[in-house]
Amino acid sequence: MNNSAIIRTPQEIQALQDTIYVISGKWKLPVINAICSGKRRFNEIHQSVPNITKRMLSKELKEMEMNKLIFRTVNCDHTLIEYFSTEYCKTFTPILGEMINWGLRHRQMIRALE
Amino acid sequence: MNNSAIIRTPQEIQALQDTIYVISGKWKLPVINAICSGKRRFNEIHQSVPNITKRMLSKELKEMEMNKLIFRTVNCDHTLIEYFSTEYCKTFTPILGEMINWGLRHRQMIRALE
DNA sequence: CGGTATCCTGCTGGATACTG
DNA sequence: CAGTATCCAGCAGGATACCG
Repeated sequence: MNNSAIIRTPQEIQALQDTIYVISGKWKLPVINAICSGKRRFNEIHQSVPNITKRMLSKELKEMEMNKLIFRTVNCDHTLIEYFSTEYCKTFTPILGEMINWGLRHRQMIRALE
Repeated sequence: MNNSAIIRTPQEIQALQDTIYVISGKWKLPVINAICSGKRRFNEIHQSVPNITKRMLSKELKEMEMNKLIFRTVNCDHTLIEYFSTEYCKTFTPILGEMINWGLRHRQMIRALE
């Protein structure tokens, strides 16, 4: 049993939990994905994320706006509302990439043991 | 608005959600941390993770064992039970590192805007 | 010492109807 | 079109007592 322990400080644990918080829940990732793939309008996003309700979409969009992952625009006569991903949202992509890879390998690994 | 959209497949989204699932919940990270920092016995871990109940600790340990992040040993006369982190658990450290950094920067960023 | 069992609360998210 | 309001179910997690 080796002892190369990686000990995190409470602040680091907190940071980790913050990050998880920002992307957890059932819908955040699929919604970001929809916006990143070019969906801009509420109903467009609503249709492209299977099974999400308007209520949930509305909540997620607000939270993500608060966290600066997306922003919302309204035109002058208030007829066109659009959502865009921010540059800041892209700082997330390395983590997302690593998480995807880990998740893919993890699933294979668990499968292999059954 | 640039359009360098990063479009993920449903499988990738699923992988992402798997990864989040493995480390989410209130206690998994603190518990892993305790084990990685050398705590091995149930009550030792119980004491070193503030406020966790035995019930929750028990549940988390089982889940983490299922996910191969830790393993449990019992000696021959069943008097000594210990938990260890696996090598597999360490495949997680790059993601954890990135998530910590993102979380730290995110908190500063949100602060700066208030 | 290393857990279970039981009971309970609060929050996340679903269903559905309604609105400016 | 872009949401809100209301009500409700299920489950994560807490409190506490108990057990081999």
